[in-house]
Amino acid sequence: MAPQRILVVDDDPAVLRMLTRTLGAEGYEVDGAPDGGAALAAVERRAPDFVVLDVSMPGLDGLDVCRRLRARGLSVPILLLTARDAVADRVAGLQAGADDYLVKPFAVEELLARLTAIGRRGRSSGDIVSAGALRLDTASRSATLGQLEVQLTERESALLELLLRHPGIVITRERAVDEIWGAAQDNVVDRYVTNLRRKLGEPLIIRTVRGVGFVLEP
Amino acid sequence: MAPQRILVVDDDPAVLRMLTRTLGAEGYEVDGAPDGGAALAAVERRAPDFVVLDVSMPGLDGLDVCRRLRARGLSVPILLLTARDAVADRVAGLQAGADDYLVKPFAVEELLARLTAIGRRGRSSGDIVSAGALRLDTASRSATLGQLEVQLTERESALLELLLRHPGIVITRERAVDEIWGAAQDNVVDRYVTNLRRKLGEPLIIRTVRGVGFVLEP
DNA sequence: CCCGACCGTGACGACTCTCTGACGATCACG
DNA sequence: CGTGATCGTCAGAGAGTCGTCACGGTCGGG
Repeated sequence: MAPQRILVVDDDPAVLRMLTRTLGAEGYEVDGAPDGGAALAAVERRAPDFVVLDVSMPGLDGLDVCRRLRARGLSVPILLLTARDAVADRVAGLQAGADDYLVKPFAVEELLARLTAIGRRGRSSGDIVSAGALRLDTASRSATLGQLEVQLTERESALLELLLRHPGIVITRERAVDEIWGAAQDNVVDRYVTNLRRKLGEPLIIRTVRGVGFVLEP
Repeated sequence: MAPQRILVVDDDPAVLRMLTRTLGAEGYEVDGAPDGGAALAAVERRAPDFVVLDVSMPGLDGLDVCRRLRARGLSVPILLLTARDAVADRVAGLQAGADDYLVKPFAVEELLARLTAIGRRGRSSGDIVSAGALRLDTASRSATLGQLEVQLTERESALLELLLRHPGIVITRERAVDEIWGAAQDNVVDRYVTNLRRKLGEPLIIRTVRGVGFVLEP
């Protein structure tokens, strides 16, 4: 499978460097951002599979970033790092839309364990991904669009899931091939976009971005 | 009608939050409790119409809570959530006085279905499982489908029960073999799915999920 | 308005996975 | 011991899915 992409956000360069190196060694593809503004931009641009987010930062803090991401409808799993071990913080974090939190200082193993945990939770209880009238059950590979229920094949389901998990964000052919096919000509993506458009009909809007890829219109 | 009141007990805040939100959206009036002690207190204070109870919790676990409630003469319907799908657990749960059980992870639809089911029938043996027009009596191994009554063999009955208890959820061959056969090649499952489809005919929809397993369509 | 680049889709052969008839082993029962 | 039901396995036919190709249509820059 293609490596999971992860965005690490921390204003302390030493921490950022350490996390980048450690997670990289674990096989993640890591981006870093030094503050909240950069984090928001990086999520848009790179569409990561996870965000690891320091709570206390100058400017936009972790909670702000969290809220803004959720406000944009992005459901990427977020792990908060907090230096304060207050219940209030934890509650605030979860209310802001984070999936889990971790108190600094922490052992690297613990971070890794949390990441796989929220990754799994996202996949198993969040087996159902949805946007607007469209719901996709990735386990049974069936999509429901209003009344209509449609069975999808494995690849169709995977591609639709990828689009659904990043609504409004352009998915390049390269990335789709990486994550779903591993290796193939990139016009397979066109092939399967066609399949989805045909099976799901008019209401599903997968817009073509010429020369780049495809976006699911929210 | 006044809204049904429901008490959800789980030590995982994420699960608790998710269930509270989901059930709330379905029109239930939801209370939450993070552990067994709080659960007992909440039942006394709020007199809920249902209790949804996680089995594994620190301190008083779900089975303990179950037994204590029954010991106090409270007959509120209890739905157990268990992470383990062992027959032993199920038996222990039902003996402790639960009305039904649900294996994590589960689809929200399934939870809702169970709630209305146990609400309708009150406390009962749990020997009769049903979905739609299909009823299965696991004791006599006879399935009733509308008018038609069919005798099933032991394995057929076990497989149908497994599917019926998880409608809409994909049962992998591996899981079915684990729970029913213990050890066998996993195409036995295919064999018995064929048998069920033939005996029960058209109205029973067991859909194949290619490369994965089978789902009972609700 | 023209042209080249890019996109959309029918067709196809290769491949994988599923379905089901047949069979021998095992068991319960008289 | 004979009989009939049920069991698990096998293997071949059949159905579904895959990735690629090729060609016509569409788009946008100049």
